Amino acid sequence: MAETKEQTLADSAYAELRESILKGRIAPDTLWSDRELAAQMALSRTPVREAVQKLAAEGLVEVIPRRGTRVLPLRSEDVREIHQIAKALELEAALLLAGMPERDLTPMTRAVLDMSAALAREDRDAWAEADERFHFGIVDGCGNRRLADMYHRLRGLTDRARYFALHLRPLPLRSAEEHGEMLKAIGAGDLGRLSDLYQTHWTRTTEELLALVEKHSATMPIKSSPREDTR
Amino acid sequence: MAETKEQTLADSAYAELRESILKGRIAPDTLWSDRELAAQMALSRTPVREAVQKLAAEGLVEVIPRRGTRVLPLRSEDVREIHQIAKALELEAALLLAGMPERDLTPMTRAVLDMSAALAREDRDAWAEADERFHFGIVDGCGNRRLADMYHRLRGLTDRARYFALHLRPLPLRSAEEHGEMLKAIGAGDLGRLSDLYQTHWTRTTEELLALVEKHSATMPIKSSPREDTR
DNA sequence: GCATTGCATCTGGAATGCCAGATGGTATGA
DNA sequence: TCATACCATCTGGCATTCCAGATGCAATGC
Repeated sequence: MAETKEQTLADSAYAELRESILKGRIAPDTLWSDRELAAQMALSRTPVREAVQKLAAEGLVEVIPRRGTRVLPLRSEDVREIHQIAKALELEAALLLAGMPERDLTPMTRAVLDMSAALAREDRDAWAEADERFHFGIVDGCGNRRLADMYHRLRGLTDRARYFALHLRPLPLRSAEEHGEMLKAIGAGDLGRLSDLYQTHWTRTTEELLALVEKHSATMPIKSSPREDTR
Repeated sequence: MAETKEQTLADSAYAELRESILKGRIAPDTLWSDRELAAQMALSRTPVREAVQKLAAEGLVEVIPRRGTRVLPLRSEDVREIHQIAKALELEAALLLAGMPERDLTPMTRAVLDMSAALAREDRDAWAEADERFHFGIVDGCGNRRLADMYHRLRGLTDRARYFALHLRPLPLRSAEEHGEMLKAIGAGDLGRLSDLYQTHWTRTTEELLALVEKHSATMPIKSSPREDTR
């Protein structure tokens, strides 16, 4: 997962900051200065600034010219937007996959099995891991690397919310069978059904997440709807 | 289009470089050093490096650690990938638009009319402008800003190819009516038809572009398929 | 003549210094 | 007491400097 292949300081600073934000270790709306961050990580401002710029491009933070850098809260509107895009991308990937002659569905099949097993022993972390593996398997296998990259990046943005929701939500019992059906539709090349399945699956997922967000917005690094200009 | 609102040097360097690349003024595979670029633009390396990093994140250039920065050629595989994603995003936007009660289709309607008029007088530039206006109208009007931003950025990547193809291709006579039908399907809320229309429209567009690319690859800032690692 | 070695030179990465603008607390005056 | 003006301080933007690694050419040895 973390190959150490001649990483620059900027790269590691980026990874470290990103991790901190996504795991919720840094509260949204906090203002930092790059000097502060640099001192904290024991390096100079240059690589830190580079990392921050990357995070800003991703939409995780906002650089305010002479004020500081602030972690953007994930608003419910953001979750909705991100899920809409992710759905469209993954559906496209699934359609491409369904049209491939020599496709390999074994990673996803295994993921579905693992999800069921995890559900049976109520292991939420294992379920989340398998769930992610399923979705990544689709986009990674569709033959469109750019699409896969965009999907991965998008998903990263909602990791915060998913991470916090994981232990608050009821066990996602239905999701296992839904994933199984998706896989079946891909195998059968049933594009219409695939489209329908994705529509319903992502709609439900979005609503579930938003419901939790709105209920626990105080303790989550996510805001339900405070008016933010953001730009 | 270009509001001068407290632009940093890095911003303008980014805009300038991007423009140069997309318009084909800078040949792909050329290696620059950031010092060179900085001297050319009469500023220091810092803002130039920032701009280059942004371009690298976009996929327009590649920074090779101790060699230089090179402009990536647009390969036919890239065109295919980008078009697949753009199609998925725009279709999603169109579906959202079709589902909106108080949608406003006048910009797209006007764009279709302008396209027809441009075709009648064989004004390719005007056609291209109206075509872009149509597609941007869809994604900008769907209510998902992130989706619109991603679409705009993606489209920028293929601007090079489209720009060069514009005067080489036959007049896109069929595209005007196709766009009209899309609009009609959005108005009627016919999601199935919309999906079909997008599929065929983008498939055709992709193939047309690729055919031109392969025929004129020598004179275009685009390569048909030289094996490039790219990463 | 050819392969090898070594060094000047060039590259991006990183550290640091300087600047202008914005902020916020404090001193000042009504 | 309150409003205002001011200034120390902090911020990100940018320039500059230093550094290590890679390159390619020239000198060297066979």
